Amino acid sequence: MIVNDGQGQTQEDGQGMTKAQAAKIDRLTRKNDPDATKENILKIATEEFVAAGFSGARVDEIAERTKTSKRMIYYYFGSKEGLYLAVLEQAYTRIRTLESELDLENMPPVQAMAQLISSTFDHDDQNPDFVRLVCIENIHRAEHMKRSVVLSQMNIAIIDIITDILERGYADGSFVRRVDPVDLHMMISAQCFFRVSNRHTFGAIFERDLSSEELKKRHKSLIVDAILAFLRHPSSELA
Amino acid sequence: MIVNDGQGQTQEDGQGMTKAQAAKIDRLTRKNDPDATKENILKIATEEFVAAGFSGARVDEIAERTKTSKRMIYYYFGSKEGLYLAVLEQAYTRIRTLESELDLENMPPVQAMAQLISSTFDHDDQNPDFVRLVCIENIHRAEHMKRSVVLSQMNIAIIDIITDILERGYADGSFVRRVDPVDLHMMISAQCFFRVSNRHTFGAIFERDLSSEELKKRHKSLIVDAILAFLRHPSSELA
Amino acid sequence: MIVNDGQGQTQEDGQGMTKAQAAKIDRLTRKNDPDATKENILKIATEEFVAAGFSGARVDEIAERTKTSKRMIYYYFGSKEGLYLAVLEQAYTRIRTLESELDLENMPPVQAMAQLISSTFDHDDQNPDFVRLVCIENIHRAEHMKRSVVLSQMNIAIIDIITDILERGYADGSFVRRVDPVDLHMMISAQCFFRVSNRHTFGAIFERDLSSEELKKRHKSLIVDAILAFLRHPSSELA
Amino acid sequence: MIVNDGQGQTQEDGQGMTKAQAAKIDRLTRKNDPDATKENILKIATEEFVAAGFSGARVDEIAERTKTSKRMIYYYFGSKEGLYLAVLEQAYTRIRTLESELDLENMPPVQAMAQLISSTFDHDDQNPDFVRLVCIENIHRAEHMKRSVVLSQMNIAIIDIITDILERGYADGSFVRRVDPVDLHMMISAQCFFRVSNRHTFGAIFERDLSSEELKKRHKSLIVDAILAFLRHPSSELA
DNA sequence: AATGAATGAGCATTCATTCAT
DNA sequence: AATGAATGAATGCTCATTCAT
Repeated sequence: MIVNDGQGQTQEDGQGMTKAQAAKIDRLTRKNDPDATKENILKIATEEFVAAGFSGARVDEIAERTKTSKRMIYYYFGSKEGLYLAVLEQAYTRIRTLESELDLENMPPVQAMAQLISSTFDHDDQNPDFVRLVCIENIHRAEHMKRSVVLSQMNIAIIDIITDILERGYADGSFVRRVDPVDLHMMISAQCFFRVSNRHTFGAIFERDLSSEELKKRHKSLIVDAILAFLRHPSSELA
Repeated sequence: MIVNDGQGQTQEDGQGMTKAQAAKIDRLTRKNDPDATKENILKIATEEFVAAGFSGARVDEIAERTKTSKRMIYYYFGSKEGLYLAVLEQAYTRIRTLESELDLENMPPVQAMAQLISSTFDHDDQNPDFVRLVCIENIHRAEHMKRSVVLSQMNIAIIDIITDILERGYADGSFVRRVDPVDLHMMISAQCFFRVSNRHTFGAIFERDLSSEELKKRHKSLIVDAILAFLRHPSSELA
Repeated sequence: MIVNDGQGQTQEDGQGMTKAQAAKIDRLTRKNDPDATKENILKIATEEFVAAGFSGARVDEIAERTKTSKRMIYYYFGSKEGLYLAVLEQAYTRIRTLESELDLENMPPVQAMAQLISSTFDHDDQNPDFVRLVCIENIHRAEHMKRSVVLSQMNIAIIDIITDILERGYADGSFVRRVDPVDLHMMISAQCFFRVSNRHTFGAIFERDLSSEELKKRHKSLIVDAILAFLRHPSSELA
Repeated sequence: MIVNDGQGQTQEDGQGMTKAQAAKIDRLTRKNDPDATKENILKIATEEFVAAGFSGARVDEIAERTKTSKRMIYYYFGSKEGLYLAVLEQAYTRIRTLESELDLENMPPVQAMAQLISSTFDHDDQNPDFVRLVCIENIHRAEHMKRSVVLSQMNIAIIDIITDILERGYADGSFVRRVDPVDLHMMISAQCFFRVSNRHTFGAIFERDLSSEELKKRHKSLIVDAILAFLRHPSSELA
């Protein structure tokens, strides 16, 4: 490793030092840590993409807020799109981890379902950045996602979890309504996601703060109730 | 038709003519019609903003597809943001009109509610452009919307409609569950909106085409059933 | 900023009238008065050219502040340059008028010269707009001025006046120093003009407000003294 | 001279090569040299701002005449205004250097004052670009200058020099008239500056070429005489 | 592993001016 | 005498990206 090339040249401090020289010294006092550098870039990039969307985010802006330089972004991620993809992959990977930690197999079906809905609700509520990232990706027709090897092969554990709960519910009579697990996941996701994703327009039109603690509590029980009511009653009784 | 552009060059009509040339000819043969010009700009602008988001859309691109010039966009709308706002206002105004035409007051409450949900479902399904526009606006934290005089004063008829149906339902015993009309509107919107707004990411992950006719039909009845089941049953019976 | 509603709807103001209608009524209640229109344009144009220079001034801005429309500027003055020229001619014409009203022939030479300098001083001091216009014209190498029939044929009475005073001074022994009248006019102008034209840079560097009443009084007597001292003493006595 | 651009194509110098091509070749054969790049931009920018004023100068035009690209102007100077400011600062810094090299302390007061005036005269006469830049800055009310850290903190040596000469002159009786040094500097500047700054309008009106060698010589002695006459004689003797 | 300098294509916006009535 | 609509050519500026070291 060649790091000491700048130490043979002695730079004047205080008076006779350019900004470039100061930056160089700053660099020398830091350890080279590729992983930390990449992680630092990813963190800032996530903030910027979340804040302004893919087109709206600026590579210059991300670089400036980073501890390293713009060149490093291209060194590690190849392009703006590559960086965005890395941000997206990191975000999805984190959720996958969360889902697999739910451990609902040992609860009674109704309770397990209620817990699953609550967890989904809390996740979306506490991760508006992830919600925004998903919206941004939809604006771009999931083109980046489809191109990603990591994301396109993502194994969705949630469907297995739902399937298990449903089957146990049908078996013990807790649930009556027959429903496709993916459809049910969509229904749950819709309710939990929408109040975060559409927070701003809905809030502006109806003059409600969807992020308030009061509404949060009420909506959570509303959503749990609605899904459970749906599962407990057959469609035949409806008009 | 042979058109002489005044510079000694004659361009062929039909086959040997670019879009830009056709637009130019169209301009030359058209009379001044401000409303038509504005409407034409708005139409193209809507398509471009829907396709690429606010930051991603290009004024140059919009202008080129327009019958008029880039200069006129600024003449009528002042800026890219002004144009976007006009697009947004037009989109919302159209829905408001649709909502007020539903005429549900004379239906029995259950049927009225089912019809309202169906209409909302169909609207979002048939207007993915509007859905995308709302998503784009949420990415921008509804900042444009809040700045718009037209939109910030928009009178939301839907809440009155829901309130009426609910009250009639409670009166005749069709509905049991007490719910805030705005909350209910949110629940209905969430279900109808999500399957359009998140079509791409959801489709990519679960390998489902959410815009297929088969799923459309199934989801529609699913959503109607879920909301009605929710309204017909008190929360007390749930775990 | 949104100027047009962008929806083909005419926007009513307070009393049910569009902007275009209001403008039309305004026009109808005004008499068609070409001279007043021209004078109004010239007044606003002078302000704008003085404020921002020739290149910096905007035809749109001038038109907007005018009682009439942009089209009228072109109707009456042909071009931005034509308008600027009209402004310049009006400004110079006004001074010429002032100079011819001085009536110094009947004063003793020393008094007459002192009065002439005072008047020049006061004129520049009270007409910073004219001073700026002359500076702007010099920035443009007097190209507009040279093209003007009115200005290029301007008969400069001031030289005759100075010649008369000088001759009477030499005759009665008040003045000794022989000097070319145009050179003397330049010396007087330089002193009076500079403290107005270079007010801003000089003020910024030396932290002095050259437009203050105190300095004004002091500089005036300083300049009168300097010119008179020069005229009363032969060059031979100098080193 | 034959120039090989390193790509197998040999371009003729003088006849068969445009300026743009020459610049491009120059770029390809040049190593990265930030200082040279900045200096080159500054040189061209000075010419353009001097020629057309701040508003009249075009960044595109400056860039095209530069050895580098428009992008680099923004890389180094941030904006058109930043570039103009750098031009202004460089111009003023150069004069400050000249002023401090006059070395008048060892001359007798009258001779020193005459030399100072001559030097000021020659400076303005030989640097019409600087004079124009000052005029342009006054047109803009010295707003750029006031914003400049460099210029607002500029230490004006000229006042100390004048103060020294005056005091020595009062001491040995060469000068009688008491005058504020800044006022005297203004008087000297006014005379030297005006004949350059107002060369064009004055020349147009009085049909004189103020830049001719003959007038230059005459005006120089005129101005020296006038200032010295002023300093040698008390104000009391004047009318 | 890391970087300051450099870039071309493109970006939103504005300019003085003219057209059709 | 007057005007709202329209325009082409620029104008200042920014973008993601690459070069040379």
